[in-house]
Amino acid sequence: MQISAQVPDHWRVSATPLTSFEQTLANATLKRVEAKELVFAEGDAVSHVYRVETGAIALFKVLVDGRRQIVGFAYPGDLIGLGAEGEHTMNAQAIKPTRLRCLPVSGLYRRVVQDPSLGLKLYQAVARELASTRDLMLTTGQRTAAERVVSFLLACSRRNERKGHDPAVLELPMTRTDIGDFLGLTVETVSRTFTKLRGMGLIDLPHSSEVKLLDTDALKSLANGNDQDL
Amino acid sequence: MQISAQVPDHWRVSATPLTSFEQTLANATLKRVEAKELVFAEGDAVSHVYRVETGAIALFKVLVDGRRQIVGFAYPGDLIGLGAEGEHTMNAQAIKPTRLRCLPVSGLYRRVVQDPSLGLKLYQAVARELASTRDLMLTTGQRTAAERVVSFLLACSRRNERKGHDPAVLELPMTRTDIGDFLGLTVETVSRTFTKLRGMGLIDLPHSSEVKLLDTDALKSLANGNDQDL
DNA sequence: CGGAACATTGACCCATGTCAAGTGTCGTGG
DNA sequence: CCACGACACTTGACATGGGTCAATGTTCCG
Repeated sequence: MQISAQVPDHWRVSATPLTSFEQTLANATLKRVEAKELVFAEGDAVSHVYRVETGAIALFKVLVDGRRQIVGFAYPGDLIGLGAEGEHTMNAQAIKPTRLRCLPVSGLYRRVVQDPSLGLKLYQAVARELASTRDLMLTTGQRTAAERVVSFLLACSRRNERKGHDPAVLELPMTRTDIGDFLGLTVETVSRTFTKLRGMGLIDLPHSSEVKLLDTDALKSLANGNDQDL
Repeated sequence: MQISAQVPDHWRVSATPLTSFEQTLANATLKRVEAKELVFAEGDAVSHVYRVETGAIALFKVLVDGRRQIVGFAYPGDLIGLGAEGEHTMNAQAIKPTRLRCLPVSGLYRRVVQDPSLGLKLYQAVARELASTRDLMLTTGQRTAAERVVSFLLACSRRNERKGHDPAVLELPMTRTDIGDFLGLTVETVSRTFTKLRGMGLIDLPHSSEVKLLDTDALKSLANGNDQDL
């Protein structure tokens, strides 16, 4: 479980300076994973919680016939693996070369007993994550293909803004298929929608993994509705 | 935010006998709401957390043009309103006459500071809720109409089983429109799917709000995939 | 340079949405 | 107790957004 692909910075555990939890994370062992490598899979025993240092991770569930739903992306600063008890309930796969800090869960639970405020932080973190997931449900359940893609782009833009990057220039580390599996669309529909948005002069596509937002206001009105935090 | 429309009983706060939290809930004031009445709305200040005593509640988000996504139903024993900080991020509406216990959030937070294990319980509760929501995302994002409806019925059946009721006889307190808004389908599609399932001899519909599961195995294979807890 | 993986584009089709009648069913008031 | 009105549900006819299948283009890495 990821702590927040799309959530304001102010509540993040990592935003709190130098709690013992923070120090533990900073000292935790570093792990490297290659693109496409799994960090953990559904059914695996939960041994660690991870914080993404560099790279990006896709979190997803699959049906027996292979249909896949990505439930979130984790970027540097995000925690993954929290929330599961005993066994992981989803898969975490790197979408580019990634470095992770590894925190054994046994230590985490020991720490929670000592420090009540950490329990509250974990609670708040998961609650935020839940809010994001519900926003995504509103998107995949009710919006049209174009609205979904635009909502996704605007959410990426907001993420950039929070991180102090240019909100008009997006670097998308995931493939079109990943975006489709996130939004409940096929690759082809995602691709066609990008092409259409470019044709309308709303975005530019210098490379397939780079999107420039040319008319944010028009995009916002296209996304329609309370598109909150994707 | 509801603590668990579709989650095993064993982890529920209410399953723990007589914590101080439990006692507080038992003494909390009782509130009655009529069918269709809102318990709280998106944007409202969070004043209380509620536990459903009788009846049923729908939790939903809406787009500006009225499209609605129900993100969960809360039944007796479930908590709603948890997780939000400051303002509610969704609407809670009774779908039948309902009684609720009201717990002021100020008291809740006071209690968490005193009792570290309560913080952990809240964390676990929200984490389970998150797992359910992600299962629902897998359903609305990837499954066909028939698979969605069958997944929904099987989830209701499991809920009955957990509560010690007949898992083959479902009482559905919500309308077809509600089911559609939950599964990302229209009323018509939900209705047609029920009719088709009856035609296949898989279910019976004595009343529109009562469903009998006649061939659970066939239904399970129809739902296809890890349909976990809806 | 060559090949694998990803992306785009086109043609076609079908599952589901939309629109429009009906048909219960329930609660209220006469 | 019945009649009426309001809703909910069902069903049919039709339209269409997005899925499927297939071909081609592009990028990048070995």
